[in-house]
Amino acid sequence: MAATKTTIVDVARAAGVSVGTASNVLNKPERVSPATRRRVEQAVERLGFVPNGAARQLRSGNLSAVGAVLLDIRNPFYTDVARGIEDRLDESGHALLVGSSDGDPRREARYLRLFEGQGVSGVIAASVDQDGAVYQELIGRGLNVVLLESQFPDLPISSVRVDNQAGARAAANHLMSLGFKKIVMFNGPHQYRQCAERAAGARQALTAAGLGDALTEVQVGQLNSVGGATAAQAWLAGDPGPSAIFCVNDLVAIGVQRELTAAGGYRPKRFPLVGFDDIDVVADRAVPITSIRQPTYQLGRRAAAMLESMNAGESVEHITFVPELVVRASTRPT
Amino acid sequence: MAATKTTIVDVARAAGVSVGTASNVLNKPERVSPATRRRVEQAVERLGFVPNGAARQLRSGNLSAVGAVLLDIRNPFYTDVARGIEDRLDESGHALLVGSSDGDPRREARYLRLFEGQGVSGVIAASVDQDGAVYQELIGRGLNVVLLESQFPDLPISSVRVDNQAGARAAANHLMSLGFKKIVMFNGPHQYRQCAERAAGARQALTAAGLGDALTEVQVGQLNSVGGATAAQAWLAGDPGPSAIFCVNDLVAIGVQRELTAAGGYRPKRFPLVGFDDIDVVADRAVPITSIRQPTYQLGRRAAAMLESMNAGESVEHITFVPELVVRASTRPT
DNA sequence: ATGAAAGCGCTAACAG
DNA sequence: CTGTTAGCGCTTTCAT
Repeated sequence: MAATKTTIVDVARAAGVSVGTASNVLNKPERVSPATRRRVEQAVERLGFVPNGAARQLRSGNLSAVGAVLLDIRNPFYTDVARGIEDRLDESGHALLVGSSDGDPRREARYLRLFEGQGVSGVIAASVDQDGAVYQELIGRGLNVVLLESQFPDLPISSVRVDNQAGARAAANHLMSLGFKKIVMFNGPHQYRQCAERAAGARQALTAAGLGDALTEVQVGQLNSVGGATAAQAWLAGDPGPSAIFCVNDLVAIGVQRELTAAGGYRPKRFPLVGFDDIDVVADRAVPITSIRQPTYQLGRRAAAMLESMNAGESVEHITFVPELVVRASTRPT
Repeated sequence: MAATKTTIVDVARAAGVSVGTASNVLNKPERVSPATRRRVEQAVERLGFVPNGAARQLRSGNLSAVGAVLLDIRNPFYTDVARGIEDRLDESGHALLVGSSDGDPRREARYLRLFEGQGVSGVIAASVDQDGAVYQELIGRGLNVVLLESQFPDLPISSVRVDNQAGARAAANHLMSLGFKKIVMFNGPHQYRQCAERAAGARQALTAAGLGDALTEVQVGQLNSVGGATAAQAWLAGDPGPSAIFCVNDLVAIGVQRELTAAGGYRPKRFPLVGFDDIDVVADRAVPITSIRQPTYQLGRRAAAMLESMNAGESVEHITFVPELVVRASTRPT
């Protein structure tokens, strides 16, 4: 049924030139005389020729696409990062392959493998892998990798990240400035680098203030609003008094706030609340949530940019952005 | 520097078998004796061999990935759809390539071309193309396509969508039930099918109620909260009285509500507000927004599932989901 | 400026 | 069950 695929051979024949020439008008038009070029272009147009990327790639070595493994594409934070990557890639004609690992190292590895096999020209990954063995292999095979929000100290892999500890310290200090001497942190498992680092940052601030170990962690299952709400519900059952709350990310913070509201009206004075990421929606809630702002979109752009410069032979580098506290009503006692 | 890529030839040699056999243990293990299989598998492991997808694809004809062109991956609606697609694809070992057209038909076409060239096994697209010429070509060349939220009546292309007119009618009827005889609709350009259809639906309801043409459209630039807020600001400058407001999507509704709130306190009684899509966050705002719920995730899953069944030779079909009104405080006068 | 020819790494016949 | 071989469609020397 379907028309046999038009190949460059058909185009060449239709234009009365050799395939080499046809290929040249596609890739190095300046080497072809205007007249022939025109003829070939018309043939391309008329036949609806679309070059077969696989063949091109097989011959020339790499795909004009990069792969990204993110934690959860439904989290606005990652969507924004993805958009930053995509926009930067777009400028150089690369496409983006995405996969969500959902925090599962095996899913992460599967995507990496798929991407590699597909011949992507590079990979950007928010890794949840423990030892980075997979990445060691990848770079061993010559693939360019940029780590996002993650890092393997002993591996020569460039990374783009935010200083989680600094952000968490800012959050904790802010909470202490409100007069609280203890902090409850809704946090995910410490296998996630962000979770571990943000907890560590909060601890540092507490310790520096001479408050020893005044950080209590409440485990959340999923790092989203449902996870936050569920954890908050259980926590509230223990009838805690007024508490300063720090959430590992804004989605969790939203869930916690939602639950607190449901349980009888949320008041900043009783439960000052700080999130992390500063995603759009937190600014715009009934009680807007104080958060730690990351240059999300830039994170993506820079990661993509680094990947490109690696192809140009740059050396390994680590970019760390410094996040910023954005104070809102959730920590302004009324 | 980097180790020369390991190919199947290396593996075959290391295992002391022919490439054909090596290929077979990768693709049709049952045809190989357990002993040889083992030897080959060990070689694969030891050498860190990752099959070159391009070569495989070139030879076997298609890539185990599908491409999706969406309007804007930052819109939670599309993220959810994407997740539905991804999850379904995942079940059959396919990956997902995404691109955001941003409503630009040329960007849309560029992505399609890229995907096709890459040899994807199918395409899912939320098209903003006017005549569908690109798609005609695509299917002419034998590529499987499923349209999302769009349709070209004269082209034999399967689609998955929601009945926008029905949804808009429900919204308008609901607004009228509150006693309003005119509706202000914050809408995007009618080139977007959703925009045109949702406006048409609202008009139908108004007309059916004998209210003639009581729909006023306020143009929004971008179909997101910034677009909504900006348009609302200009609109408010005209000092409109109490108005029933219908927004083409929830993001716009959020922006409008935000602006109304900023301009002196938003009151449902004065400005009853209905959005569309029922994205997560609308339920959870200071004044939760009434919306039209779409089976978002399912939309994606079904689209992906249809693509697979097309490969199995199914015929063209159109799936239309019926959306559902979800009433919240933004239309409950206080 | 153009053509001819050699593969890129793999799978799919086809032999044996 | 295993080996041999012929390409998939393209880019790239190398001639001309």
